[in-house]
Amino acid sequence: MSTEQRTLRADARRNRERIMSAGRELFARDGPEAQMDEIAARAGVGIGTVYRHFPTKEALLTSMVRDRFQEFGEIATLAEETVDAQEALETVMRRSAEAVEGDVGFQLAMMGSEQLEWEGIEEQKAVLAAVVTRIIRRAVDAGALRGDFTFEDFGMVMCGITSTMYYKPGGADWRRHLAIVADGLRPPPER
Amino acid sequence: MSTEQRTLRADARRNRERIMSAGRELFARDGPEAQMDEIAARAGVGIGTVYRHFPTKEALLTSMVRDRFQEFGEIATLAEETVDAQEALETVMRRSAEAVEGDVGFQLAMMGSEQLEWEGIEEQKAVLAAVVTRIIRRAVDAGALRGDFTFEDFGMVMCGITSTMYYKPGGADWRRHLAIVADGLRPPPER
DNA sequence: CAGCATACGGAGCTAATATTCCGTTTGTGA
DNA sequence: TCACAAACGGAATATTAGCTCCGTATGCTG
Repeated sequence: MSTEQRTLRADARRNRERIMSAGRELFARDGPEAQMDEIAARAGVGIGTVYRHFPTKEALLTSMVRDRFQEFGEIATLAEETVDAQEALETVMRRSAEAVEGDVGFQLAMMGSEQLEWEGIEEQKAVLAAVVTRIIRRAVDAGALRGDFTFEDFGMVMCGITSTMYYKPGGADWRRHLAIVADGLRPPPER
Repeated sequence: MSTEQRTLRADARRNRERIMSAGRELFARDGPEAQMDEIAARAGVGIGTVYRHFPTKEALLTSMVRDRFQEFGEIATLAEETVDAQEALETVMRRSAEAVEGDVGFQLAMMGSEQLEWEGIEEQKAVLAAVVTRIIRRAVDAGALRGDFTFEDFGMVMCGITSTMYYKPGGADWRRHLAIVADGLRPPPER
């Protein structure tokens, strides 16, 4: 809500970048358990410097999560251009999943995006919701998607697919999970 | 592996029960974050007593998780009696999900049953695997289930459904998730 | 290049929790 | 009822991780 980052000193700007970068790496590897000390060390700065830039650990995490959610919006926007609506939807799901592959932190952020109260993410989520909702409507109208499917359902199944990625039950492959779910999203034959 | 619980003193046996019971309650509410102090307090015993019965927190949690996995096996065994194989499978899924509803600790245990190394659970899981595998085979033979479905897939989709229960993305209902997945488990019409 | 506001570093403070230790209490067999 | 091993209670300890504080260093402006 504030853009008061007037003329940051050169070293400060450089360090901020390094901290974000180190944070991304360690958040990807360790999730929210990532430790501030280690982030500082990897960034090559002192802990005090990390706290100068981000008042709390949560602020640092939120800042990274926001970036990532924005990415989801961009993925969806790009996929919307696909002519076939069903294909567009599957592309959003697959690309989003691929985007968090190997990134434990964002897997958890994606699954728990409601539970944890990331602040300042609303805007990014709203964009995603708008685009995906349009794609869904188009696919339903084309008769390629079950008529009762909603954006909330989209979040729900993405959460499930991500859980396969994170927990790897039985070493399972998320692409298989996606395939099964995708089949379940077709309109029921006749009933 | 050891049955050296020869003649536990009466108060000790009573306390052990109380600790398990308090542990179940708090584990259900708080998950693995449940605190030993609080468990002791709720059980009406000192912390030392808890540690006399369970050498570590993990030992206490494992002991409870083992009980619960056994329950899954019993649910499956019961469901196997259902004549219609497809119905039997859906019953296992639904009943298992219901069994962990409102129990945060077991939701996490179920999703992370591979990741976390609960020791001494193998036996319970083997029973579950055997029963469910039989049900799956029967349903496939009846043409009611996609032919490539395996027990690993079962674990995978259960993990997904449980994630809806735990993370509640957009306030989603796990029964809806189950319904969608169940549709995806049907044999593909023609392809 | 001087002066100073900005920024840095990291030792140490604090809070939260699992776990230990040992003096006290109690069930039980003789 | 006695004696004592078994069990208990909970203060104290150990550890971990987020965060603060303040003395020091350094870009930037004039």
